[in-house]
Amino acid sequence: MLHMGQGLNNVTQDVLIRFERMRGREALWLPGTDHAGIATQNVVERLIAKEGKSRFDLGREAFVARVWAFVKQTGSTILEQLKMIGASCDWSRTRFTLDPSYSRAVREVFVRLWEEKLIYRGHRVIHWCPRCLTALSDEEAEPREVDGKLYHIRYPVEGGPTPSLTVATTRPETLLGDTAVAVNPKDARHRAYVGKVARVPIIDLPVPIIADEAVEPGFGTGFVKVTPAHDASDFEIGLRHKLEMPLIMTEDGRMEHPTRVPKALTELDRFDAREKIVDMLKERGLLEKVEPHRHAVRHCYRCDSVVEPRLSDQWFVKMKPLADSAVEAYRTGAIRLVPERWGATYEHWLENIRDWNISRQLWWGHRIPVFTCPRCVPPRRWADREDPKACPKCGGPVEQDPDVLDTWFSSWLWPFATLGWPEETPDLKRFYPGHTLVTAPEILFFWVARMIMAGYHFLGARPFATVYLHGTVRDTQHRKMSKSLGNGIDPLDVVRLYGADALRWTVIAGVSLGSDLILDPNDLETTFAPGRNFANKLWNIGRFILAQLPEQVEPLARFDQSKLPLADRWILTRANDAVAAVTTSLEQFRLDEAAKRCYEFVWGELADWYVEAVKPRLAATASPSAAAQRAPAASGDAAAAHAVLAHSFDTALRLLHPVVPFITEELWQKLPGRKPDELLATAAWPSFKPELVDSELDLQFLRIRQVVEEIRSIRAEYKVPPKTRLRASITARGRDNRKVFEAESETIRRLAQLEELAFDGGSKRVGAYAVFGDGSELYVALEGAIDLQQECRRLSGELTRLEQQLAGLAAKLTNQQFVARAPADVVAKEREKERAWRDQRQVLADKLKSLGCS
RNA sequence: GGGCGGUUAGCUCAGCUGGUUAGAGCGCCACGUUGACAUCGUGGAGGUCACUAGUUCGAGUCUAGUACCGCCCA
Repeated sequence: MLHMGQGLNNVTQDVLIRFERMRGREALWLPGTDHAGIATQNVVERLIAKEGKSRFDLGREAFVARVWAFVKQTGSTILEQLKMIGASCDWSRTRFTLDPSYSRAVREVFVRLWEEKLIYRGHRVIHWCPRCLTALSDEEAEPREVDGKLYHIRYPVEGGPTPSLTVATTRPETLLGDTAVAVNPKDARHRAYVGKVARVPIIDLPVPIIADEAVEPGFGTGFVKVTPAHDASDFEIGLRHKLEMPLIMTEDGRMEHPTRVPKALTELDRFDAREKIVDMLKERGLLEKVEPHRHAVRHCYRCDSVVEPRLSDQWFVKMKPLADSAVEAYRTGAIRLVPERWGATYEHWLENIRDWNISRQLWWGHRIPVFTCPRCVPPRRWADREDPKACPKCGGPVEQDPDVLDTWFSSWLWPFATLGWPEETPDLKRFYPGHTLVTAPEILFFWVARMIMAGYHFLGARPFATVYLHGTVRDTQHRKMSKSLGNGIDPLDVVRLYGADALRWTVIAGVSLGSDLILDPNDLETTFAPGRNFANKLWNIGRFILAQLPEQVEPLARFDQSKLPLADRWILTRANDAVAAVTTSLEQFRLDEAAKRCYEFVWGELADWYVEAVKPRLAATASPSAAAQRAPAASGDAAAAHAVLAHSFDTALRLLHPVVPFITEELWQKLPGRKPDELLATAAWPSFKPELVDSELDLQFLRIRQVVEEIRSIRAEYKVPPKTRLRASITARGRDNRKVFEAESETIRRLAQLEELAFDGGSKRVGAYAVFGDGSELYVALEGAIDLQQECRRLSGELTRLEQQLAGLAAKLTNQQFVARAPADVVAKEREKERAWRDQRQVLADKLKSLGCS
């Protein structure tokens, strides 16, 4: 089942791939899945447990067949779900890590590493999951802080300075496996004990008291028990002191040892045994005290069981030689991490890399291609690319290692094993190296760093140039969404409720570069409202525009753009500006910015202002007489409006397509002039035209908007009923040009519900006033409705605000330091601002006087 | 213990190279059934940018420290 984290990940990838595809890049997004060794085996084991069977009842072959059946049935689910959220993968190239060709790559890699002597058999304490019955790598055994206890246990001492010593441990049950007690050699307090003999409680076994640097004198009493087979650091001590290393538990975590585990404890689970041993210690008076103790305990990343450190033989990969090129790649910039800060984590991990335990005691996965011939003397062991029938040396029978490889040992080859490596396939030549990897930071070590290592080691080239690490999906309490916490969101629920585009929009707009995404699983309605609302708005404005456009729209290029009405020229510069902004944002992985700029363009500029401004011109074509009068290609008429509207909306749909592919595709195909097989998904990304930038034009239209907004605000202030039409007048001052207001006077009249808009008139009359721009003045006739007191209050409030701002500005500008040191353009900007505000203040003050406000 | 990140409106977050009248979405308040949209429109309220000190003509933005929250590593 797809979860929200994968949803975010795949939508992010999809936005980028669609963007690049539209830009004309050769884009391959190859989908697939890994075989999830532990997790899948667990699921199938649970299934057969319902039938009262274990995998051992079925036997290896039958069990693996059963897992295959399960995987074939469910394996495509995630891919189907990806399609539902709009992922535009190349579905013809879908890969699975257990595909025959992929398996060949895995085997080739294993044998090569074997030949290079980078794979070896290690005998050491590893992480063992007693529930999954397998070893785990360091990364798969996740440390978690838990509230445990620190038990202080007395061990009798023979011939020491005191009759007993006290060790501190969090795991008293392991004392049955103790083979020494250790102190730090520099610890003066305990020096006299070294060389003496302590007796392990309960089993009364004599063990040496030794000195070892690994002991932290500050921990507990400074004495530690040493259990070499059940603790990684004790194992090291054991090696140095040649201690015995008895295992005292079975693989599933129950106590067992012929001499060390007493009958009463045998077969007891390790945690039950802990309680029992604590009781026994109490009875014997050997438990000095128990303290609460918070410490990190490793848990299995698949089943959450407490991991048991356990001495065993496993296959390891020597990582240092592989890690060097991966660090180098980062330092030289061949690999770039976004956000950059992850670089430190990446480097630190690689610099301190530990060998990788790749064997898993499972049946589901790539079986380790190591063969032994027991007949040869000494027994022969080798790795093979083919399954040998007999020992190539003596012709005797061969045995294959029973274990399988860590799933990540196949995943780390993904960038090239999916393309047919080790064959020199055309795909491999064409698509390796890749360009961008999009993933979650949790997986930086598991997967990303290892893919980089594998890329350099086996192909001599980086697998990708940029790694974009997006954030984690969390609930409102900032907890990671997980099945066990039950705080997850099923992306398909969201798709069913609000549509895939609403889901995509919400997650893309809601998450800035590398930041976490907070969603509320208890309130999908509110959580996905932004996407739902926007998708709805886009659909509605689209329907309206499509309904307005005739079957034939003249190309925009036919019109002399400099002669178009202000509103037309304005929306064209806004579209152009959006192209630049969205393109830049996407290039920088700032997907939220890209989405928000589109939103502003479609909703805040196109729908709210341009469409409103252009409505009468569109309506003109509805009446045949108007259509008949229409002079083709004449600026200002319906044809121009259609061309501008079609172009602007077309641009909006292209820019939005990566984020909301469904709605945009649907609408775009209905735009006039589309050929039947044209797809927005493969349409060209719009290009920015620097020559179209016109900030003066933007300012001119801004003034129109401000006038409308001022009038609406005044209407609300004086509670003018919506249907009442008012009269107003504008007096343009300074750089504000009267012609600009006149040109769009019809727009102002309609959007502000005026019956009349005059210029340079009425400024001495009673009514409501507003000042804006360079001191330009707006008068709204409200004769009877106006309350002079209220108007005075309103205007003097405005004046006070202006004066405060002006005072701040004046202080700045009279500061010689500022004028001397700030960049000239900053000073000029501030001066210009001061001038405009002064003009506004003057007009306001005069107004107050003329209205007779005291 | 080491490293990294966060703290800006009731909530979720922008604010990128110091100069904006500190923004958005959601929520909230008021008004609104005008043929695209009530999943909407119009207007509005709401912030001593966690705290302290410093650098600077100027700090939400840079530096140091403090507090709280989170993540990673040991």
